[in-house]
Amino acid sequence: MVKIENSKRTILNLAESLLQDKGFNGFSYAHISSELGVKNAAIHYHFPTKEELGCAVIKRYRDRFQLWINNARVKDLPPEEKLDWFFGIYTNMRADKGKVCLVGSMEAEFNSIPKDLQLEVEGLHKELLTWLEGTLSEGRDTGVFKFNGEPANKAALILSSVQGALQMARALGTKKFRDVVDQHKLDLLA
Amino acid sequence: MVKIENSKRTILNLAESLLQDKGFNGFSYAHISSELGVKNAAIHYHFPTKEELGCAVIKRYRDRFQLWINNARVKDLPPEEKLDWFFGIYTNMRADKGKVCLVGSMEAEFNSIPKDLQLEVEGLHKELLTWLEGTLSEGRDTGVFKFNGEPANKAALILSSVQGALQMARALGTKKFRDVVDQHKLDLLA
DNA sequence: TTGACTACTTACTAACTAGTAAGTAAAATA
DNA sequence: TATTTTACTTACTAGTTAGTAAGTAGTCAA
Repeated sequence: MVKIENSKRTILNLAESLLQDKGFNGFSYAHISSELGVKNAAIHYHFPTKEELGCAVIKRYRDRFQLWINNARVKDLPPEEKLDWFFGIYTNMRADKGKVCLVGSMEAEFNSIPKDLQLEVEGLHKELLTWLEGTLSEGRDTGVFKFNGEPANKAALILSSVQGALQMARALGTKKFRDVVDQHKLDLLA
Repeated sequence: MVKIENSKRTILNLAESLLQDKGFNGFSYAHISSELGVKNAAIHYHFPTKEELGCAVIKRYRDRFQLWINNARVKDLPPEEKLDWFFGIYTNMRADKGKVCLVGSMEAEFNSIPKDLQLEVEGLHKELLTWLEGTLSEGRDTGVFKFNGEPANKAALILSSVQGALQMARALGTKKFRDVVDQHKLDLLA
């Protein structure tokens, strides 16, 4: 009998990676089990349904994001560096085999994923937006960022853009992603 | 025997709609055939493989876009109205049962779609970018648009953003999409 | 040492997938 | 009218999918 080390965590890591690579409809329990050298029933033992597995991936990411933004290493950063940290998350995804963000991946297939998963994605997306809005607001107050209109709308613009840019980079290359990030900085700091 | 009216066109219409709704991995020949009241082999008669069907959808869209932008009704518009026309395409998608753009849908699943389809998507994406870049460039030259940096980069930012915003709107509602479009105008026209 | 518990395997199901080969009805063409 | 072509149906295949029930090996606690 093959034993998976840190089974739940290992499965979640693989599922997260597959979600970002192929999307919810593009991966199967067989992908995970064969990669780990076990039978698909072993995965079902830990996550009975694909819906539960998907939800667990997003839930874990939400928790992780909350830990990050509440950690002093991010919290105490000036707004400019906070934004750089944020862009860095997406830059790392792009560098990691051309992955896209979970939110974008799942929203592209939104109408063919389970209801509970949709709700998790909605929750995550709101949390990302809220943090970014706060950071933009803070940055404009301190005079680092310059933009017109509501911080919430600028946050939606920037977030939707990096989400789209990761996808764009798959067809047009990494440079396009960097160009978008640089343009955002140019727009904000000019 | 049931006859499909304008069979090729009707199938392409349905396939395009399904691609924008559920993604390439989210729809099947059964979805199309049952909707049309025929057998799945009838669809295979017109489009032997799913790859060919997908490619045909994108090809048709590319042709359509070229026709649009070369038509006087768009070509002769001032840059500001050209941009409004462009945003209008995406606004209509959102209004049409929350569809997302073909490019975003396929790029989110890019690593699990056939090679030829990837190339079609790449072609379409480049054409969209090129047109938008030209429009932004023209608008800045005539003093209507204001932005720093290269028009190509600003075009990539805007396109990736509307692509992402259509996906975002699925989880967070249509208002979010409108907010993003309005913010773009605010950024460009301010 | 026994018994319970955890983490798996074996073996299966029912549904769905893209795709094919052979047959047929109706329409177009000669 | 006869023949060919077009657009389908019938009937099927082999592979994949999520999911399940029953069995088993190793671990741990009483």
